[in-house]
Formats: sequence, C-alpha cells, structure tokens
Amino acid sequence: MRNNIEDVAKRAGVSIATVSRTFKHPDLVAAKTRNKVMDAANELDFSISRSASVFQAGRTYRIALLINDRSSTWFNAHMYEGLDSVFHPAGYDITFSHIVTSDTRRAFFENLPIRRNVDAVVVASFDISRQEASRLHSMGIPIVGINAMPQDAFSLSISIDDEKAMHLMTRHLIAMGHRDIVFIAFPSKPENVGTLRFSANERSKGFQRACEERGIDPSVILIPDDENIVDNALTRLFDRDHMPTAICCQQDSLAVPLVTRLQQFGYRIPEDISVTGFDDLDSARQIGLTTVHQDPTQMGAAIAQRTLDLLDKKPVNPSHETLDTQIVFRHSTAPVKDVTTS
Amino acid sequence: MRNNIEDVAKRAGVSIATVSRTFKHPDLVAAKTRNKVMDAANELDFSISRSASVFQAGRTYRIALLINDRSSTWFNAHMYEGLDSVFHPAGYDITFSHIVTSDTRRAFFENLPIRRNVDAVVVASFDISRQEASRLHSMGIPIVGINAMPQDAFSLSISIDDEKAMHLMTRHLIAMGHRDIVFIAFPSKPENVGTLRFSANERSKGFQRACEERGIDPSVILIPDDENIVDNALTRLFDRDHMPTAICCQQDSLAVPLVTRLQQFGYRIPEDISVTGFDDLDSARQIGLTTVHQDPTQMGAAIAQRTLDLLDKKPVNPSHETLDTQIVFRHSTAPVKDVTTS
DNA sequence: TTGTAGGCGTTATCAG
DNA sequence: CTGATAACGCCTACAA
Repeated sequence: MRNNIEDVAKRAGVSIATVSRTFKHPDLVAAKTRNKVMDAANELDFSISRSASVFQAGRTYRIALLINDRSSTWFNAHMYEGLDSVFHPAGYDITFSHIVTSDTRRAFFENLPIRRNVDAVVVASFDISRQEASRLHSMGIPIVGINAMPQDAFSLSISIDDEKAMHLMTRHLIAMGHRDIVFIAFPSKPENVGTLRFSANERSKGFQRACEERGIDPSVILIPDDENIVDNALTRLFDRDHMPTAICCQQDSLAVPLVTRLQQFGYRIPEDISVTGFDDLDSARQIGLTTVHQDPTQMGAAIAQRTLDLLDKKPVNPSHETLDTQIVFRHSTAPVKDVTTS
Repeated sequence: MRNNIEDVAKRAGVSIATVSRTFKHPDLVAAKTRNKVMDAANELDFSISRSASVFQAGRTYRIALLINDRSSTWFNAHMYEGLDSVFHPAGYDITFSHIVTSDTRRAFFENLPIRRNVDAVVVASFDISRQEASRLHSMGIPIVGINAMPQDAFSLSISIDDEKAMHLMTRHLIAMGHRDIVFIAFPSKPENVGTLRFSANERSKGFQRACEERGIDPSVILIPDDENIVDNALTRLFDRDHMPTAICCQQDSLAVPLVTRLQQFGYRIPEDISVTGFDDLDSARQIGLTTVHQDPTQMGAAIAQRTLDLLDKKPVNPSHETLDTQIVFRHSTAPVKDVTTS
C-alpha cells in the first residue's frame, strides 16, 4: 500500500509517465526501460492502483445486477458465474442489488442509488414497468435484461420462452395419454401480482393453454414457498380423491425431491405417475427427470459479452434474443397405463 | 454522469465542501443548507461518485475471495451470499479469484495480482502452504479463512471440523449395527494431493478412523467428479459381491440423487440400505436425508463481520473459530435388519 | 456552520 | 521513445 507510482519512477530513474505506460501500454516503451521499471516495481511490490486508474478513467467499471431473490439461488448463482466469467476479465466488478419487497423496489427506483456509479445495469428474472424502465434509462447507461420483460424496455436482452416451454412439456404429457395432470407452482408474491410477468406465471400460462387446447380442465396447485415445499405438495396431492397420472412442476427444485418422496410412498415414477420439472438442475440429470433445459451460466456470459460490446461501442447483433426452449426427455415420463380416459 | 459536485455546489449556492459534507456527514450541516443541497442534487441527478470517494479514501473497498472451484457451487454461492450481506452494506465489493489448477495457483501466488488492490483476502475451502501464507501476508492486509487451514496462517478464521463430523456420522452407523459400510468420495485433484488438506480428505479420514476404532475394514470408493456421479457410484456399487448395508457419502450432492436411484432399483432406504450425506442441502431436508449440517451463508456473514471489525481496528474476539459439527438425524438411516455380522 | 485549498495516484496530451 | 503537467471528483484539515 505504501509505494506509489512515483517511488517506482524514482527507483527506475524514469518519469511517472513511463511507469504508467509500462503497465498500460508496454509496447510504447523501449524494452530496456520497461525492464528497469518492472524490476523497480517488483522490488517495491508495486502494482497499479485500481481505484486510482478507475477513477481517472471516468468509467466506474462496475455493473449492477438487479435480482428479486437471493443470490444463492440456482439461477442467480449460475447467471452470476456467467456474467463474471466475461466481466471480470474485462476489469468489471459486479454488485448485487436485491429488489425483493415492494418497499425495497420502490425505494430503489425512486432513489436509484446506483446512479452515476455503474456502467450498466443487468435486470434478472423480473419484469419492470414502463415507468421503472424510463427511470432506469434516465441514468443514461445500458440496461440489459435476462429473462426480463418487456424486451423493448432494455438495450439488450436474452430470454427463454417459459410459456412456450411449459406448453410444449404439457403437450408431451397429453400426447402420452395423460388427462389427469396437476401443475404445482408457487404463488406470485403479492407485490408482483397483476402488473408484472414472472417466469412462474408464464409457465403456468403455458400449462393452462395446453390443457385448454385439448379440452382438459387445468388443475393447478399453489403451495407456499417455504422450507417444506415437498410436504406442502404431498399434502395437497393426497388431499385429492386420487393421484393424478402426471405432475407438472414449476421447477426442478420441487420436482426432484418430489420424485424421491413419491417413490418412498410406493408410487413408481414413471409407471404410476409421470413427473416433469423445469430448469435442468444437475440433480435432475442424475435422477433422470424429464425437464426443460436452461443454462443461466451461458445466458449470463452471452449477455455480458454483448454488454461489453455495447459499452465499447462495437456493433452488437441481435439486441433481443429469445433462446430456443429445449425439453430434455429422460425417464420420469411415460404413457398412461390404465387408459380410462373418456 | 455529467454533473459533478461542483455543479451541485453552484446550483445550491454553497461550496463543494458543504455538498460533500451533506452526503457524508449530514449532521455537520445546517438543516436548511442540507435541504438546499439535496434539492440541487436531485435536480441534477447527482450522487457522490463512488470511484472518486473510494480513491481518495485510500482504501480500496474491495475484498478478494479466493476459491478453488466454481462460484456457483452450493457452498460458494451461499458463502458469497453471507459475505455480501455484510460487506455490501459496508460499501465493499467482493471479487472472486479462481485458484483452480496448479498453474493458476502458482501464477496467483507469484504475482499476487490483487496486491495493493484489496483491503482483505478471504480464502475459502482450500488450504494454503506456509509459503503461500507468508506471501499473502506480504501484502500487509488481513487474510481470513473459511474452512481453510492451517488456522494460524490466517488473521481470522472460521471452520467446521469435517473429520470429527464424519467420524461422528460413521459411529452413528456403526452403533446401529452396520459393519458393511461404503464411503463414496471424489478423489483429490492431483495438484493438491499430499501438501494440502481439503474438506474431502478430512471427511475420509474421519470415516476411516471410526471404522478402525471398531475393527472394521474401511471400504472406500473413489469416483470421478464428472457429469455422471451417480452412475459412477452405482457402477462401483453393483460391481461388488453384494450391496453394503450403509453408504456414507462425502456430500449431499451425491447422496440425494443416489437415494432416488437406489429406490428406483428397488432398494428401500433405510430398510435395505442406510444412506448419509454431508452439507444439508435444501433437497436433503426435503427427502429426509440424515446428514451433517453446515451453513455457509452464516459462516460467510460471521467472518465478514469480524473482518470488518478488524479493518476498523475494533477488537475482534475469537480469531479462530471452529463451529460445532451437528448431525441432522432424519430417516435415511436405520439399524441393520438381518444381523449376520461376525 | 461553512469555505479554502491541498492532495489522493493515475492517465492523457503535448512537447521534446 | 520519454518527460512535464493538467486533469479526474472528492474529502478533510484548517481557517474564518
């Protein structure tokens, strides 16, 4: 912490400008001079102060990441990893802003605490209103979205089509003869109902649309998203007259343990009940769950790269990307056995 | 980005010092002046530049987090969340340094790219050599460890006792009559064998010690840590003459899906085979796995708080903390049925 | 309670 | 290829 660029300059017998150049533009410095400088720097344990160069660069080299959940979530942790894999090497720090309750949300958009202090904003997994979008844009920096809507509120965006994916999945089930299908989901948080679209809602819609298209009465179970999600689901399931032939889960983190527990109660998956998930967690692959694949790491890396291009004023092709949704067919789904379908 | 402190000062008809104080020490500014300044600031969309104030503060307000795995790992993601919950509000950014291969490791410790650019270093889940420790200390800043050894190489540390925990777990199994127990683990990476202690090794040691204490020949299966860990484990398991009565897994991420798969093959857990894990993932609770609990979020938050105290030169009690290891007994373990033990 | 002025460490510009 | 110098935006003694 002690030695600064001037100490190195003195020791190397050059000017501070030369020291700076040695680090930032080595090619502009004679090899001999460069070595002198590097030696001096090593002896003094010197390296360029990031704070100082960031400061003088005018850019903040900081990216705000807006999330509406914990950062340790499967999606968020992987997305962060993808973002960081691109932003970090480019010299950017990523900092989370947790937009969880409607209060924090309002406070955030009113005060924009990150104003003037980040070079770009990444909005992940939640939708923003037009008003919030324009508020964000008042900062005059790129706003990019990951699984966030509406797309045109963002400078760049990347998303999967949750509705379509779940629609596809439901059709898969229906095509195998299932008519008694239950969709299990977590309810939207109250502060988000109505105005905003979340992945969860889209998935629910996709399920319902597929059912309605085939004249099936969609059966949806909403369970609290607490520490006992599987118990909650089982309770509601057992509360019915009979078990459905297929269970469509909003996400793998529910489907995976549910499979295990159903097995423990003697239900064979998929012989007795088909189960599907969404996300494609590692554990989903391990247990052979049929699910919708998405790769948040890759999404993060992709949008980060495009954001970087935008910041560097390079041409960025497509501004808005909707990834193909892909179902991974494994062995938690099978045709219905006893076909008593009307 | 446009307006700086001077613009605000002009508009508010005060000096820049007053503007600065209004933001940093509001109590030192007359209420009336303060309002004038805040109004001007709002009109100009001004807020203090973090880069500038960090720069001039002399501190970097950055924390380096050294990990030897991906940041999206269950442990790392949660630990990060804990660290961030304390560091972020205090104005610190956390940046990952991935120390993965022996090459990156060597390069890191030779060049110390973070030198002079972070206020503290957090080493997580891997051990460092004396040499590396002293190298780190040459930076003249606190080095803190989370599940890292040797403790006295760090200014502060917090750990669980992996060896003890697995020893306890194994004894639990033995106490229930199990003598045919298999321990399934991932091998250490080659570059770490010998010199360094990892959680994984400690757990293995704990298992073996417990076995030896009871005259049981410890049976250890090492499987590659690739995309098919459960298949790998099952293959090795089926390769034996017979199934063990108990399976001790190095971590939940293996144990949880293994339970599911074993069930699919008709083994009842725990009636036919007892299975134990380590970590206490959310999914472990959902499926009722008996496991060792650890809370990386809480560990991260705790060490972050103590690090902050250290940075602020407040007294920090205990420097080195080893958390009590706690087993969560659920229903994946049971006494052996057909006791043919010799 | 408020203003003045020096300095934080680096980089870019421009001259040599 | 190298050196001198003026920013960059803010904070904090110190003075008023």
